[in-house]
Amino acid sequence: MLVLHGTKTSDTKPPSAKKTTVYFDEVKMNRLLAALPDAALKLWLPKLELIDLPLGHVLYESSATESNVYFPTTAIISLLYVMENGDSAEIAVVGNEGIVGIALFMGGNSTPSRAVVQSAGRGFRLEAAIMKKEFDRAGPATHLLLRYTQALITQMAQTAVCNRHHSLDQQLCRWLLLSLDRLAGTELVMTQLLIANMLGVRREGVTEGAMKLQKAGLISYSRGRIKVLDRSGLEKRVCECYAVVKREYDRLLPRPIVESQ
Amino acid sequence: MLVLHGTKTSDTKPPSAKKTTVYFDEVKMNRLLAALPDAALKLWLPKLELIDLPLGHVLYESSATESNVYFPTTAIISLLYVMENGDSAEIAVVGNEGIVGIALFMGGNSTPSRAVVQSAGRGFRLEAAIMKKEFDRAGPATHLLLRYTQALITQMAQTAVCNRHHSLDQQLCRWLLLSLDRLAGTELVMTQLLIANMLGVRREGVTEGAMKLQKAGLISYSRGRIKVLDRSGLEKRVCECYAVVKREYDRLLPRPIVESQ
DNA sequence: GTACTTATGTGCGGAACCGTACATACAACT
DNA sequence: AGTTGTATGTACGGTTCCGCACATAAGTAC
Repeated sequence: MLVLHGTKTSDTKPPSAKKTTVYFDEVKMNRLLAALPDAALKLWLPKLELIDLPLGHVLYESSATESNVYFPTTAIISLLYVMENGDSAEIAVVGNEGIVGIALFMGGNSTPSRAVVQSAGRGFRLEAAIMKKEFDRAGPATHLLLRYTQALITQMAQTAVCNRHHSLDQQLCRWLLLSLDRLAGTELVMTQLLIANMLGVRREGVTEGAMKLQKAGLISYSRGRIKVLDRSGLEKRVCECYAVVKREYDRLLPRPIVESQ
Repeated sequence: MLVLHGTKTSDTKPPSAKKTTVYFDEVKMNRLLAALPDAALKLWLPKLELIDLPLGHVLYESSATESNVYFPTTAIISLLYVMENGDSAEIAVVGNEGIVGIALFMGGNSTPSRAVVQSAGRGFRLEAAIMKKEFDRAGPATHLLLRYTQALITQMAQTAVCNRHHSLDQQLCRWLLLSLDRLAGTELVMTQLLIANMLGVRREGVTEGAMKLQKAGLISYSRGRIKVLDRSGLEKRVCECYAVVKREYDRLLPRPIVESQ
């Protein structure tokens, strides 16, 4: 049985909210918010709360209704299913390209999965009612959110395929690259035990996989800090699943804001 | 390498269309169509083409844009991903509770997966443009389709989890029950090779799993015909994934039309 | 009835991963 | 410096599933 580190902290340490008016630049760091039509953004801006998202913090509990959605900026959120016996598996990962809480506009209000902060950072919290109002307008924001949802669907589907057919080593590469795509730098703060929980495998398996990558000079790590040294090396080892997902995200979503802006 | 039987026939044998006006009862056999508001149904009715869906027929090819959506009535459609090396895995299954072609209203127009007839039967074809027009109205039909999409998402997510953690035997039970839920009777026309392709496992593995179930008196089969003798017996052996998916479908979708109606 | 095709059954060596147990190493605190 | 807790490394037997090879059986075509 696997126990997720940090689950406990979620109850005791609610993320702190900050005033939002000064954070316009940070708003633009989330690609969905950045692509929002001006009219919608103007309505949302005063309601967007920038919050810290510490590692392990649980945003959504399985099958529980939440009244907020989240737009990560620097944090990465993992959607994972926890089984009756405690085993877990990651369904998808959400970073600054997306939104956590699609069930709140899809109409179901909850899902059987849990949303946990996989990589600490920040994000914006927004009342679901406000988001839903804009969504129901059937305008550009609606289409944006639906296209994002389709990209997310592809990620989930490809996770199913990858779980079926590919080796732990390949899945580890996929996981590293998906995380890397959602981070500013090349360093992940992430123990092998946490990675094992996400992938739904033994911790020892991750150790062995990570050692191979380290010996090949692609990564280096020590006690929960993983540095990616050779990204293209990872891309050579990864299964096709990574590229399939990436291609769909690129096809369906607005391009990220470039550095110079 | 696995090759899907029937893939060939899809090119050579387009399904035949029939006049629709006399098929009102059949329209009601699809739960989404049945739950459609009268106003929308009135618009769609003259455009719904009832077609035969023979085993193996390919409705959607991976990443290709199709201009129709499909509402199965007695057929079952399998959404599956075919890998570069020919291996395949089922992502989800769609029966009379759903629609094939969600990408056409989600905004992406295509997905990296293929839609294949897993169990021969009938269904309605509708031009995507007509469906899209109603969807964009942001009315009851929209909510219906979005809730269905969320149910489908749950099925995909649970498939990923099941692929990760559960035994071939359990997955076989899950697959049989999912199919059974979408069929009128208790007999599936389905070879073990086809099941293996759906589950993404060896054919021999399905043979062994099916033999166990037969010896336990839960099913009987011969040359592509599987009769389920003891449904509750299957439910005792299946993993939690089946119940999770079923619960979400029941929660999110309108109740099926009962026999007496 | 015979030949052919398709579906199912069986056996075997090997690979990947699991569960468990334990060893080592680094870091923080006292 | 020593203690403690957490992260990582190693080892080993067991299970599941794979790839392959081949046998049997049930339909189909001639």
